[in-house]
Amino acid sequence: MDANTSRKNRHVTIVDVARESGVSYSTVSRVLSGFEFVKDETRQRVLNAAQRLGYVVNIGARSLAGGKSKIIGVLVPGLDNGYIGEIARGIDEELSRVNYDLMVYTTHRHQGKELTYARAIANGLTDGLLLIVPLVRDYLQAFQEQQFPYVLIDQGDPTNRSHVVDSTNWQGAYEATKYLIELGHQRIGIITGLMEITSAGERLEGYKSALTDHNIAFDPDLVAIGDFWQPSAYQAALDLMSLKNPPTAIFASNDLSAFGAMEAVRESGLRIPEDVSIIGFDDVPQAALVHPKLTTVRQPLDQIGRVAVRMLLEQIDNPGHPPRRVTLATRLVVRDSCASRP
Amino acid sequence: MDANTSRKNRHVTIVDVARESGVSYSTVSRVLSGFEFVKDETRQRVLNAAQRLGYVVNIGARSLAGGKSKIIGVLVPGLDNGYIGEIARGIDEELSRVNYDLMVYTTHRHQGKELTYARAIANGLTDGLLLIVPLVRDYLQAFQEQQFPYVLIDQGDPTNRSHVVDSTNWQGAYEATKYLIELGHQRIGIITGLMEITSAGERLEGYKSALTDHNIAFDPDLVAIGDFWQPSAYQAALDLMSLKNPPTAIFASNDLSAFGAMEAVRESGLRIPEDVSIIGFDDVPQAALVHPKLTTVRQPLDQIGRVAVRMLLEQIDNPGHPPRRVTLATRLVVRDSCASRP
DNA sequence: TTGAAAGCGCTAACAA
DNA sequence: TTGTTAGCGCTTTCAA
Repeated sequence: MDANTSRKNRHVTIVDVARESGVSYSTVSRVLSGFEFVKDETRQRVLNAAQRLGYVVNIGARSLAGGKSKIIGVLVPGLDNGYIGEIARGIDEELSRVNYDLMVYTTHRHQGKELTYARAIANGLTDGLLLIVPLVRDYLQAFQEQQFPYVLIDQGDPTNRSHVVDSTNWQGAYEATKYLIELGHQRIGIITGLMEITSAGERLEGYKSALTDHNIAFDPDLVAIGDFWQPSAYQAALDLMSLKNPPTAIFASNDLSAFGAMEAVRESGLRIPEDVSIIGFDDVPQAALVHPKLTTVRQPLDQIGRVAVRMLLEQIDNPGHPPRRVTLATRLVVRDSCASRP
Repeated sequence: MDANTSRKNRHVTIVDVARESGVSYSTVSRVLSGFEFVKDETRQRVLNAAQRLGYVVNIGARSLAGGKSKIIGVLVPGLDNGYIGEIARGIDEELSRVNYDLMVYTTHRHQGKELTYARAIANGLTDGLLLIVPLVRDYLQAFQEQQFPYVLIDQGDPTNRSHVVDSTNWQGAYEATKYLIELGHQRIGIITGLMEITSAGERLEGYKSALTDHNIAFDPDLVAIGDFWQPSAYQAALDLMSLKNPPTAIFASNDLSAFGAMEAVRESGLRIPEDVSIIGFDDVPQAALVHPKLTTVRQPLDQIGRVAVRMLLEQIDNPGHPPRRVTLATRLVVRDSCASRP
């Protein structure tokens, strides 16, 4: 930092690089944005100068001028849970392979916020958007009309006009329920997820089908509405356990809910799995840490993130790509939270 | 979306708002950026028009033109761990109170990346930077010269020229060790954190001081180097347990390390806490979920995040603010992973 | 209190 | 293969 660079709050721009390397600044732009038809020697000269000067592109200017910002946005409910963390890891890994940066918008499940963000994000700064279990989907039509690239993660689009990545929710729930049935359980409760999210419905359906296929009558009393968060699941489980004829097993629609259910069951003075079996969905890192270790349906969370990124980049590179839906396989992970019917 | 707005990929700009409200676009800019001296009626007219048109500011353009982007950047090693998640929650909550957005840069502890990011971030897009346990700190001087606002989280600055938020690392480690000593332990091992991070050193020192103050000779053999991650802690604990005279208690420099140690101890065929006591640091959400529940030193992680944001905004609003260091109190949380000496 | 106009740094035609 | 130039949308003097 000599006297020259420390003068005022200015940055090194392509103009500086141009001067330093003795070419026009549009040539610099070309080199820096990877344009092919530049003489090798020129390219080298520019690159060296940029290096020497510590040039860094100004993303705002680039995207203003119509270039790619190399930033993608992620709309998430919040950062403080293992589910998002794992997906984020996948996103992040894939993104860093292609030199993209990440803008995170946390909605805290606030609908107005989601909408505002969706608009703001689509307006300039980001090249595309990853929407993790969004609630509102009204803005999708606008995205489609603008050909703005986006991918839905773990949330369906009723109109089938969106690229979406999810996993076999119905199937996973079916297997979880079947597993409990095979352990001899007949009264199996379910704590649903937030019903605005398609996966919650799919899991509920999988549960129902498994019961039906095994000649167990579906009992609406055994359905407790949750929202994918621990506190409501805690309450839901409490409700379930206070039934005149309580369940001997509970299928929680995600692991966080399973943790809430475990708490509630224990507070009811019952043991897991001896008195009540509990099974979750997701297989977040904590699932293997709780006691007893949670039996759950594994979603390949990081892979979901990775696939979503790939689908997004595909759209960015090739606008107007027809919508695809990729559904990854879930798999039952048996640990210690389920046992044969007492 | 009528024919008008759906024509091409264009956005609503201040020019549109100006036309709609019948004023010049500089007036619109004034209203939108909260300039005081605008006739109330004009302001209202502009606001209505903006509302009606669904105007959203283009951040790239704004920051290019010299305004604030209302984006702050966070440099983190990774997203997939409870420690970061909790801090992020605090950051996020505080930020949304003031309508700032968040750009996340994950370095994966890759030094080159950290440096590149730091430069790029400081170059335009963000109004300030939060650095969570950064490794490299060479770029800080440049930030200082440019008066670019930043706050270090859980990492010190030897030159004392940075704003930093951390917690009482020395003290926390001291108390943890003292607690183990009071349980009767004499051979207490420590798994350190990544020594490039100041908190790791401070915790090691706290541990040493507690030993000395209680007349226990410090034994270098009982110091196993870790890096704040579970795998290396697992190995470190294995090393510790294979000593000719192994420790009866282990102080892990963070919870993740404690989890690794638990694994190792169990694989050595020993029980926790009956045979070996383990204590952690941080109190991440998982700490209460593992079995046995982890006794640990609680850092107010979300508060650290919140305070850091406030310090950053302070600098943004008031450049040249003299560096402050805020150290928040830790507190011992006794759970089930420690017991009296066997 | 408002308008006109000069850039901010960059990309992408268009020329040469 | 390279240079010239017209904006992108916005903030901020400077005038009125």
